[in-house]
Amino acid sequence: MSMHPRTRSYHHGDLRAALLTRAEETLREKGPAALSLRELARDLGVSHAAPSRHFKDKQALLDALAQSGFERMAAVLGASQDGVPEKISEQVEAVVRAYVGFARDNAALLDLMYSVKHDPEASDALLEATQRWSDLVLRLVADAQARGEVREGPLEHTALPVFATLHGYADLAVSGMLPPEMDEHGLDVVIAFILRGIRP
Amino acid sequence: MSMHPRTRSYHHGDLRAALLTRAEETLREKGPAALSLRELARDLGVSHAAPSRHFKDKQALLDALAQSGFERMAAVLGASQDGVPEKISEQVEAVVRAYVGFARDNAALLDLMYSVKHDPEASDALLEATQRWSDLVLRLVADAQARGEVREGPLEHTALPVFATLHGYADLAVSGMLPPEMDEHGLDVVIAFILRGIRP
DNA sequence: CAGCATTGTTGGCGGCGCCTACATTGGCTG
DNA sequence: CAGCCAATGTAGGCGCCGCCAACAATGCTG
Repeated sequence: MSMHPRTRSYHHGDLRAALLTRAEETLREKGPAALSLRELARDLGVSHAAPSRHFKDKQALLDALAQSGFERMAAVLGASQDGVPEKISEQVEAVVRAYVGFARDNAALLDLMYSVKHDPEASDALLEATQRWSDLVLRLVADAQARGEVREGPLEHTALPVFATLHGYADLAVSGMLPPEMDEHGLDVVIAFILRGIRP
Repeated sequence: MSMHPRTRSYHHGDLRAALLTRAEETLREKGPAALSLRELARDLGVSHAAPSRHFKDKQALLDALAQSGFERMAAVLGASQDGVPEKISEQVEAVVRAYVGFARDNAALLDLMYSVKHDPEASDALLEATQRWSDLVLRLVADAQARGEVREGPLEHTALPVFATLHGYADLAVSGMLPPEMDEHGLDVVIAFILRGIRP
């Protein structure tokens, strides 16, 4: 178990996981510019080249960070639907609150997640993780459409603006572009707006 | 006039402007990670420390870049309303197309613009430039509201979701998260969605 | 035209990412 | 269970970066 290999053995035990954990802390506390492989290594008490055994370069670590971010986000959004009645208004409200909450709690990570996507050759696993959560929104809208709670039309057309609004609001909120007094209230407004836009 | 001081005199003439211009080219062509003061200096044929005479540090150059971006964006959005009838549907369509177009043409710059804002102590000029264009959207909605084309309610409440949707869609489009085949058509869909959300 | 603020140059410091060569370890196999 | 080998960590070095200080050329202004 040796939680604290203070008596540091030559091998760390799980350096890869430790790097990711510490990297995310640093990202959250000091921003992406302060992320350096060498400093991470120092923090963890290993040599400056040790990280290269687990991530071929810095981008690989960032990709891994982004991937875990997408996975956690998908989990959060999925969980947001637990116990929510099959009514699009409540479902949308839950998912929007969950997404904005996640964005607030993981602002720098979310930035990272979205910037990685620009890269033409991101790993398949990452790309898959990227899309998993958008599938959730798509399914939500599709089901509601089947129940007649959402206007007709191709799924991409009904879900796309929902997605855009959701994402845009979260981004604005995280960027601090919104007068803070409307932070919570603004959410209600945005939810109502989305519902108006999709109802039959 | 000497357009090309090939016979380089000791002083450059307008190094500051040249740095900004070249920096934006590099940003567009090779991404933000490839921006280095030293390389800019090399490109312009000056010494590696010359840029420091015009920008106290790298962030100052990025701020200036972002500020000019906001100013140009405000100009583009303002121009998008020229000759557009006083009808909210046409006005929204014009401004959305202009914003998404600008975002497409200046993806990396837009990223920069939005990330600078997170900084608590950005220059006043930058902050002002930041808000100028959102004022444009606000005024648009406010005027239409006065004409009875937009539902009632506090301005922040009617304009906020418009803003969020607009921004979110542009961000998604730029990120390449949208199936390319719906790029242009998606715009129509989003515009219709916005109009549904704000009508009386 | 003398002096001085502006602008540019040179050199150097520490930090970074990445590379290569070497060291230690633990697990697997004969 | 001995020995070997793949995995993991270390040491050092290279060229880049941002930033700083000291010095040099320029041109504006009194």
